[in-house]
Amino acid sequence: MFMRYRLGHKKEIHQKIVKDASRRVRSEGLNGAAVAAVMRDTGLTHGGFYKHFGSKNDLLVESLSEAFQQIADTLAHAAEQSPPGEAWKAIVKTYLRLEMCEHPEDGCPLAALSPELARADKRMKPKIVAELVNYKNRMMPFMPGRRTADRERAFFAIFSTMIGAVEIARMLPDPATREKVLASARDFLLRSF
Amino acid sequence: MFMRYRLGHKKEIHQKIVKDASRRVRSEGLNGAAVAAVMRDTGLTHGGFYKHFGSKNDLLVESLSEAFQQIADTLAHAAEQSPPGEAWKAIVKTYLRLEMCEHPEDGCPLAALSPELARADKRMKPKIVAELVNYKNRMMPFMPGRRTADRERAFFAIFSTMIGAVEIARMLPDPATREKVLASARDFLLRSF
DNA sequence: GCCATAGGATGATCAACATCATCCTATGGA
DNA sequence: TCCATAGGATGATGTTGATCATCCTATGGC
Repeated sequence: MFMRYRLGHKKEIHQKIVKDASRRVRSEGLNGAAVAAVMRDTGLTHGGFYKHFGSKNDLLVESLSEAFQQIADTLAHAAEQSPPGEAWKAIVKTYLRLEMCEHPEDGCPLAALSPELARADKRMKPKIVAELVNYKNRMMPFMPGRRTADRERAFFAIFSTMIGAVEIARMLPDPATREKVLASARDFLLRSF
Repeated sequence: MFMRYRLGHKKEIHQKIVKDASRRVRSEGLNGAAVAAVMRDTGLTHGGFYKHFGSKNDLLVESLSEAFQQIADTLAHAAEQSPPGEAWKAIVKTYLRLEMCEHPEDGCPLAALSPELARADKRMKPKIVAELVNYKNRMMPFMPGRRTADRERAFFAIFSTMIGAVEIARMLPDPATREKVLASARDFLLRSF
């Protein structure tokens, strides 16, 4: 069999496109990830795109999945550094760092895209919901509360607050004000459970 | 002086376009409010648009202002029905009603658009921030806490939670699940201040 | 060194939009 | 009744972006 590139090369490129799209989608929004722009990020031209993806939607779905996995990893890692009862606090502190707020491209897709995801195409909706459920399931073990139902309520309350806080902060022009919003949410959450 | 229409007619149309755009922007997102679509909502065709607005951006700014004013009115009204110390509770209950969650076009522009607003054009940014500040100032008197700084922290914490909860709920496909998210946030807030 | 081909580049097509020039018409005042 | 005109309609233009057909070329195996 003939092959111009070594085995796995195509998969690597595919993954690089997904990663670049994942960052772009978070920093620029769902329609910020134009095919040509993403391909340029990757160092290619727009034409080759359909050698890697069946449609732009496929890329979108994959890039969202990538984003969810990334912060879930980050947060789980932080949680695992802490004693079991304190894991949720590590998550709150990590999520609400000014650094994370300043870099949506590395942050949580929910804080960057929730309303757009809520309005997403019927096609994408089930995949998005699946990602969200998976995210929740990965965070649940770290949430405070004895019974599962308690931890689920805690997940919704804590993540609602964190997402809203980051979004409000990101609308504000000055880092000091942004930090004030993040601190309000942090203090509120840390003294409420 | 000649005039084909009675005085004030143009202003009425202008306002109707703004109101239609305001609903469309909240339900479909910032680029959901295409000029032709908004004009169709209003019962006109796209061509006349520039007789009413200098640019699409002008419409966007006005429609956001309209949206902020609308929920601020709704929430202030609810707050004023309650005894002073309880006003913030009325706001929480009003904001987190399933009804409001199901109808983004009548809801809070922050819950519908925050991330898009954060990424908005430099041109619009100052106006958006001004609207946000004004919104906060209108809500501040109802917030719990003795000192101004306390009420400001309460505003950030409460609105962060409410915005995030509505956004998460709106991503979910089933009303019962949505209500569970809203209830989690409601219970959390009502027992936390 | 040769060549078949996978991966990528170029350029075309089609659709959605914003913007604007131009045309049309119903109406308020004489 | 008549007409000047404000408000609205039609249609053109330019741009951006998705998708795809076609062409190009560097390379791994011989």
